[in-house]
Parts: sequence; structure tokens; C-alpha cells
Amino acid sequence: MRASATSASQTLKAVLGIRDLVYSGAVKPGERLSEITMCEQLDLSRTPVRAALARLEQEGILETIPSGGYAVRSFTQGDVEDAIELRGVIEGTAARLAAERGISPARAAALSALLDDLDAVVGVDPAKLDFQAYVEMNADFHDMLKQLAGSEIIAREIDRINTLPFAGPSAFLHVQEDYPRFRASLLVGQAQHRAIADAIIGRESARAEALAREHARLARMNLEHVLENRALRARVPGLVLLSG
Amino acid sequence: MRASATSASQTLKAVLGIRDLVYSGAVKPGERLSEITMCEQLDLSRTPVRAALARLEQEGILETIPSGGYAVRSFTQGDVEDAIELRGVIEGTAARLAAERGISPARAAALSALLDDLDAVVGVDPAKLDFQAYVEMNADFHDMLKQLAGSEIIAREIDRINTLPFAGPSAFLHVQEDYPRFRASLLVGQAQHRAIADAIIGRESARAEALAREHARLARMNLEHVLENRALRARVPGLVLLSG
DNA sequence: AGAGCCAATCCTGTATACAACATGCTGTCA
DNA sequence: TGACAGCATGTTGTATACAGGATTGGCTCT
Repeated sequence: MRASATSASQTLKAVLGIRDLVYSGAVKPGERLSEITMCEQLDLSRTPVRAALARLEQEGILETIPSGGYAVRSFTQGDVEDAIELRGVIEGTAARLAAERGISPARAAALSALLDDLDAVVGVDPAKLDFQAYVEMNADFHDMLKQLAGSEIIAREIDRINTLPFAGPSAFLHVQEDYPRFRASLLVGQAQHRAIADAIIGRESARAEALAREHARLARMNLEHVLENRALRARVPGLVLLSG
Repeated sequence: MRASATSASQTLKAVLGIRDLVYSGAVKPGERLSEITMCEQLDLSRTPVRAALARLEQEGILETIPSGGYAVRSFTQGDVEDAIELRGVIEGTAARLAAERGISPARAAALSALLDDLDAVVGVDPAKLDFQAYVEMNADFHDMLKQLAGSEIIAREIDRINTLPFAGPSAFLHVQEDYPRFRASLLVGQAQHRAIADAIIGRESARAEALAREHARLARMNLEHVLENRALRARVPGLVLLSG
């Protein structure tokens, strides 16, 4: 084995390394990813690099080249919008099924507790809002939502769509930090969180689904604002994959 | 290179071979898939087998074992129901977006033509129904539906959910061939096809979505009937993965 | 000067050797 | 007789060698 400080799996190292190369913009959309080049840059042998490339292709950020090998996939604004829409649809299905099937009192309590915590973070004076905490708790909420339907199939699908770097529920949060106009939308988002939870607990399935869909539209609104402002664009890592 | 008659990619051969081993029931759910065993059975080296295993794990029919390697994944009836539900939801989204965005006259014409052809097959005397033709044209319809939204993201997601062998729109068709009770549902299904197309062309997006979802419920009905009858079960290849 | 052909080079797909790890068995000791 | 330790074995993860094919550059011929 080659000299390496860490003991982590070489394949994992390759996945993370290549993902970083892509998201950092070191390789541009459409550009070919040579295995050997990757090996040199990451100081790995071809086998784990190869495994990582195959996996990242399944993940959706790479595509195969007809003549063999892989290239960085490029996305249009429409692709990003569709991915966000689809996340809303699938999260909406999770919410609907959770409402129809009912959730355990323990989970309902955990959900309420999380929402209280989120309220405490969002309701405070905007000047000293703990953004990091908000981002984490927002991720927690969407994680809970994913699991509330009690369906491995659906949870997996949500995970999958969220691997697209611009589709996940946290993708556009960073841009909200310094822009008061965006920060106001945190309040709207939190109100939607509460309404979704209320609908699920009250077994109002259609309401839960519609709300979860609408909640995803917040990300789309943010996307449009970000695209109007080149400075902001660099803050959303996945947007380097945008070609249009 | 080892002696082999065909010139197809070894990796592809491995994917098809292992998939067959799983669907034919040669390896049971939960059972471990040893790389070397696969190599011997398929007469391939470890590299393509390894690539195939990784791919089939992404596809969802295998799962990784904590200590390394892969095992055949096992599904519950609930998993199958959720997968069908999810297909309905995503196809429904495709139908809705197609209606909202509008489809080209050429595509509308192709859709109508396909529906006419389907009518000709389904409307005939049930005794001499060309089942093979029906299966193919049903697949064509769902293929068209997938593309009508004009979204690569959504098309890909539909493809993905359909790789689960029991989730696709053709999964339960074979059982309908010899069972009059099921054959009647072909008429219902075709009526739904027409209604979906009508809604899309008429830009009635909510109707299109609801209909596409309901259309997937036909598969779920068939599933329930199949599970009540052990003899039928063997006709649906993917159901060997059912544990419950 | 331009176009076409040939060759060199690079690249991927495949095979196999090697190393670390987990597992299960057997033999011995208490 | 039971339990533990050590070993043998089988397995995966990794590295690398080899072969076929695509691509690119240069050279030659028109």
C-alpha cells in the first residue's frame, strides 16, 4: 500500500477528492476527467479512483463519454429548477404518507421540540441570529420529514435527489446569511415548517403535501435571486456546474 | 484476456449475469454475493464483476455488508407498494409539467397515434388479443410520458425508479395474460392512458397529475392479487426479492 | 497550401498479484 | 469438559501490468 497518513478507505478519499475538484471549479463542466490525472492529483492508484468515478456518475455529477471515461456534467437553470421541484414533490409525498399513516407520539414530540428550537433561533433579533445553528436545524427538520413516512424506498429517493448539490434543502441557505431580504424568508420557511408538522400530526395529508411542495419553492426563489447576482453565485457550491 | 465468444463489454456481461442470478432466484435475498463465486459462475475476472456489483448496489437490488462485500437486498410488500406509489408520483409530475409547459404538435400527434394503436389492440376480441404488442406499446406510452415534460432530471428519476424490477409499468403485465379478471383492467388502463393524454394536451395539469397517479394504482391492485396466489407470483421476476 | 494518411501517444478496460482484515476452526490448557 | 488462543483460510480492498482502441499530431503527397 502506498504511504498515506489517514487510514480512511482509499475509495472514500477518491470520492471526496474528486467531488471537491468538481465543486471547487478546478475542473469545468464538460471537461474530461482522466483517471491518471486524478490519480496524480489525489495520490491514489487507479482502482479506487475508478470506483469513485463510477459512483459519482450514479450520483449525477459526472457523465460517461461515448468513447469511454467520464466528464463533468453540466446543468441548465431548468435542470436546477426541475431538481428542486422534484425534491418538493418527493418530500411532499413523504409528508402526505406520514399524515396518512400517522406518526408515533414520540416522533410527534421530537418534531414539536425541533420546531420550538427553530423558533427560538429564528425569532430572535435578526442581528444576532445564529446562522450555523439554523442551517443545522433546518437540515434536521428535513431529515425528520424524510423518515416520517416510515419508508426506506422514499427516504432513499430523497437522499438521492439531495446528492445533486443544488437540490438539497440547505443548498441556498448560505446566501441568506448576509442579505436581509433573504433572511426575511427564513420566517416564511419556519412558518411552513410548522404548518407541515401540524398537517402531518393532524393527518391532513393533502395539506401536508401541498405545503411541502410550496416549501421547496423557497429554494427556487432563492435560486432566481442568486442568478441575478454574480457575486452571490459563488456562494452556492453546486452552481459551478451551471452552464447556461 | 480470457476466452469468450461474445465481444460485448465484460462489465456489461457481469451486470446482466448477476442481475439474472438474482432475478432467477439462484441467490436468495439476504444471501452474500462473493466476488470470486461470481467470477467462476460467469467466467469473468474480478474487475468487471466488482464494477457490476457496485452498479447493482446503486440500482437498488444489492446492499453493502458492513464487513465488506454485497448481499441481495430483500424487500417487503410495503416497499413494493411504496415504489409503485413513487413511480405514480413522479410520472404524475412528468404529466403535470408536460401539461403546464405544453407539448409540441408533433409530439401530441405521436401520442394520439400511439393511443389509437393501443385502442386497436385492446378493443379487439379478448380471445385473440396480441399480448406482446400490448406490452410493448404500453411501455412506449410510459416512455413518451417520461419524455413529455422535457426534463432530463425527471426522465432520469423515472428511469431510476423503474430499475426496481417490481416498480416499472410493465412489471405486472405478464400475469394479466391468462386471467380474464386482470385483462378487464387493460381496458381501464387504456382509458386512463387516453385521459392522461387528453389532460396534457388540454393543459389540465392537476388532472394529468392525478390521473397518472391513479394509473399507477392499477399496478398495486395487480400486486395484491398476485400475492394472494402463489402460482402467479413466479411470473413477476422481481418478486423473488420479496421477503415478507 | 491544404488535405489526407500514418504513426506515436495517451487512455480506458481488463486481468491478476499482493496485502490487510474478518472469520471460523482446532488444539491445548485450566 | 469448557473456554481461550492461535492459526489457517477465505474475502475484500488496493496496486499494477497488459492489451486494444481512440485521438492527435506531424508528415507527405497533390
